[in-house]
Amino acid sequence: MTRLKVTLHDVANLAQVSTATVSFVLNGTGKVSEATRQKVLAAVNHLGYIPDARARSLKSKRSNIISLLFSYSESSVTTSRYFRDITASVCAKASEHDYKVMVTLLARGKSLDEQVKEITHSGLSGGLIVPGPSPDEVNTLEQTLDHFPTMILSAVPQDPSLSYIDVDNRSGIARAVEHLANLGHRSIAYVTPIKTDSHAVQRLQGYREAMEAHGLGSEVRITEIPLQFENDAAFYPLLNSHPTAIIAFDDLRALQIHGFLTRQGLHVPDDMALIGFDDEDFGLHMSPRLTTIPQPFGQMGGLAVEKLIERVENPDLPPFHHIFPLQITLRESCGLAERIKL
Amino acid sequence: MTRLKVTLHDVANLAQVSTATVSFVLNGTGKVSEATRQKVLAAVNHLGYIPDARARSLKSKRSNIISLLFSYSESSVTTSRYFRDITASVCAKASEHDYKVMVTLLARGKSLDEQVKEITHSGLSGGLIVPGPSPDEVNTLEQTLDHFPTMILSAVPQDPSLSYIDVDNRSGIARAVEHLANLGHRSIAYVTPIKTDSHAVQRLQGYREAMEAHGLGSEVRITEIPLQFENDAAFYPLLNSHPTAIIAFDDLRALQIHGFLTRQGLHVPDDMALIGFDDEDFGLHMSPRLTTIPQPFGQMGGLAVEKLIERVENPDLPPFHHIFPLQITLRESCGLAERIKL
DNA sequence: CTGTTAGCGCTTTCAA
DNA sequence: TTGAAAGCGCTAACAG
Repeated sequence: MTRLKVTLHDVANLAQVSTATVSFVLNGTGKVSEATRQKVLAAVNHLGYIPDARARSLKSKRSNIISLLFSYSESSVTTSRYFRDITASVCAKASEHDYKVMVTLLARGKSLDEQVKEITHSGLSGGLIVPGPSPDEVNTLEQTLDHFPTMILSAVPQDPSLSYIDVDNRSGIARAVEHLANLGHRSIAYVTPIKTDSHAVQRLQGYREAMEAHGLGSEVRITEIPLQFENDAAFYPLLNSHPTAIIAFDDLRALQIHGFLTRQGLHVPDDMALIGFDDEDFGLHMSPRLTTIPQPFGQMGGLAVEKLIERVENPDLPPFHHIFPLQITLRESCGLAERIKL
Repeated sequence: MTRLKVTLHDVANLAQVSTATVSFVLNGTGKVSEATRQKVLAAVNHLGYIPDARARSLKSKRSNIISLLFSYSESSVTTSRYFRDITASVCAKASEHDYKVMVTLLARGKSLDEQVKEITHSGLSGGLIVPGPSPDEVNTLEQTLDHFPTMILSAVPQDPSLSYIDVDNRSGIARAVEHLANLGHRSIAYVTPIKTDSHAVQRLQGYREAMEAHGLGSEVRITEIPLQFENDAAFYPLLNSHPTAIIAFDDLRALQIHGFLTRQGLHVPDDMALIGFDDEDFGLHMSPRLTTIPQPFGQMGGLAVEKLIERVENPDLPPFHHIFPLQITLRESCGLAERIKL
């Protein structure tokens, strides 16, 4: 085990200075002559010294660790893309600011407030990001956090003292309806899973509002399908409502619908325009490629980290709130090319 | 800021014992009478005491944090499923053992050995998991780790002193070829991306070997397609080799091929059997549902954590090596039902 | 500009 | 069975 700890003392000894001086050099605090600075840096370099993060944090009462806590109660969190993009962007942005990220998945055994208390009280983390909490969980957070720097993702808490970043799901669906209406569609159907989390509610609401806004209030067609595909039964009502375009709650649903349409001998986009939501990887590999509403997960994660770090380092900052509007990514499944030729 | 720290001292004071005794109770070390134990536990409970992880680790020279370091150089790491399943299973299993997980994405600015040194020397982490390193990166690890408890995932290092867990990609492809051969196929084509990472090489090799093994050595048909789809050009050679079945390097490629076949008026599985690799979520939502070779990412992550923790807590254990064999998940895209009727 | 020193909160000998 | 006390490695007054 050659891996013995190199400490501040070793560096101080080698550089012939006190530990304080080394600390000053390393942290840029205090005034140190350039000559000593170089001596210290040389020693640090020579010994390959890396400060002990625990001791540093313990003493300074600061922490450059952010906890990322997935409660996993909201289905959107379980989509591959959400978990990957949020986690990756949080880690990347944190690393830019020399912060580390601890990822916690709420274990079945542990309650959210236990988990949060551990994060806020164990001293390791200086900040917390909670992606996709349910309204209940947001309540728990409001009561448990006690001013601990926190950023909530993909949810809007009642308590305005909590910072949050969310997307405007309604605007996404609105863009889809708008685009289809502009292409001349009137019978625009919406397919939603049977569930009532806030995103599903918002998207459904966005659909209704957008249809109204385009004078298509009487054309509203909503089909509920189960989360787990079993057979085509759930899709027949959709077809029976005779839409010319379908907006799906998400890309996975769109893929299912595409399969169903194919089985029915219907071609996308000639017989039916199709639009998804989320911009999953596979949408680009479908035939035709899937028009969809991307969510800016990467931006959300990055912004969350930036704004959180600001608040870790300056707890007096006011809470940060941001809602990203959503845009549509046009591909072939909504029949853009064909319709435009008409 | 009501969030003032409750320390061991506070607990000791309230329980009318020394801090040592409280520590003994909390850690199960030392002998403490049941009466004192209860007194201490009551005080802990009353104050909502949560130990400071930094101080604890600093003093005890132990750490219950595992670092998960994604180098992101191997493409398999970038698939949604890999990142999500490995990360999630690592976090879940770690949490069972009361360990925390720090996730690091190798930043563009930082070299792997810098990053590794920081992880191994900052004292925060007691162990390290590295998913999907390239051969070069494995070399770097071999030289940098210096006995730091580490588990390598999805790669097999030369140095047998490193612990690793991988899958047998060749066995996966072999299962696919075997199954197709049993269904009566002889013209079984393989589609591979143009790249030479070890997984791609292994799968290609597995295809060749399995074809030989079934007396189909002369039927080998390999088509290379670019990672990024541009147009159908790359797929025509595939069709010109007149296969009756296609095995794709991964599910994304299979989805692309499915689209191409559809555009060519060919139906899966009647005109062409199709098998993917990785078991991405969308395979279940395709029509027909995609037969595929799942990788046991969840098991890999869980096993990695368990074996790593053993070695964190007992560094003298020998390195752990494990290769998971791969099985095929049969769905409709390989035409099982139809062929069996024949 | 630099050194001395007192802890951060905890674990763990050692003595009682 | 319990307590006193010595640090783990570091930062940040405070002196000089």
